[in-house]
Amino acid sequence: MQVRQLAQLLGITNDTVRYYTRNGMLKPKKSLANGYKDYDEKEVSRMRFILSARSLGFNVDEIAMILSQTDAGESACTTVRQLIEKKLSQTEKQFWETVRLRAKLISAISDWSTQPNQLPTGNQICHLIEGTEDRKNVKNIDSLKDPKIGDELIKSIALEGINHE
Amino acid sequence: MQVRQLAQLLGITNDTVRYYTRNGMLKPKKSLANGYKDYDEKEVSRMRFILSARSLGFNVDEIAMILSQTDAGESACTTVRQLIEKKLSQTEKQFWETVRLRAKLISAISDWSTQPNQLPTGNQICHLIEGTEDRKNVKNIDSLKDPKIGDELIKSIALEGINHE
DNA sequence: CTTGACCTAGGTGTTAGACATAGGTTTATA
DNA sequence: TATAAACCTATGTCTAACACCTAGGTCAAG
Repeated sequence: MQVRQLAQLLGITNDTVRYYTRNGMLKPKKSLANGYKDYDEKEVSRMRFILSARSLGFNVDEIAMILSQTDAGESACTTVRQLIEKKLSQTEKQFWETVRLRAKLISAISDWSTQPNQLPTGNQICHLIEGTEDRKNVKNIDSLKDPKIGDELIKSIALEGINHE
Repeated sequence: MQVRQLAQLLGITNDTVRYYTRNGMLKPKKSLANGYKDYDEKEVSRMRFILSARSLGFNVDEIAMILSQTDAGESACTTVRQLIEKKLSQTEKQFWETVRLRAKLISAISDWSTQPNQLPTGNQICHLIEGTEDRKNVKNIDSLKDPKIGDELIKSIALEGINHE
């Protein structure tokens, strides 16, 4: 199975396959005759694993770690569990970053619409955007970061996704 | 005012100041004697504006656009409004990406805990992660992406941040 | 006069590939 | 059989927003 066939099978680009071949996470044997790479079923499932893990937010180094452990016959159990926990807390942070950003943007827009007919100068734009930093409603957004409130809210969202059968 | 002083004043690194100087978004006059950069109040507020806009999620090119417009004496009004709207829709997407990722991670962990004592092989890990792709609760998460539901939920979150005084 | 703290311009590294380039191979067609 | 199309190879460069490093110039203190 050549590069393009593997790529088509999994719906990715040739370059992605070559990328993981280049960095050693895929190890096809060279087909003797012409130097073309030859991927077998094992490589296919490796590539599939890589894609799944990437979609879970793991980066290439982390995935390489898991692969090299299982290649060495060791259990990657602990590693994977740690990675998942780390990733979860990162995701939590990003969730709140996104919520905060959205609130700032909305607040910027609403400011804007309260003075619609004045062409703003550079200074006014500057003030508009800077202003979102320390207005009171932004403080309230910060209060959303309160661990307890945050935890409840995020749980309810996640549960909606997981338990609602 | 030299690089380090500006950087300290705004709580950023010298390299950040140099970065924006290099790409022309800050334009200090060289102090004649030694070639050291000399930043005045105007540069300080430019740098402050850049930081604020970055924290709103605008990228450097977008900020450069705004700055060059206001430098030319034009109103950046339309530009800024468009940018904010674009950024809002991006933020929405990222929000749901994060929610989806979190649900996948949680589901991966719960799978894990139902078979705690078995040392998993590489294949089992592979299956664990791949499995999150097409289980039914993931379908339910996708249903969360329904525009209407999503809109309500995101509004309620944003409003909690903005209106709760 | 030397040490240390500062500055300069310029170069490289980071992620996860995407894109390009130069050249070799295979297949289809004229 | 000649050649063009479609494929492959290895290698290099590009992305964003800086962080880090180098080599060399400057300045104040001891």
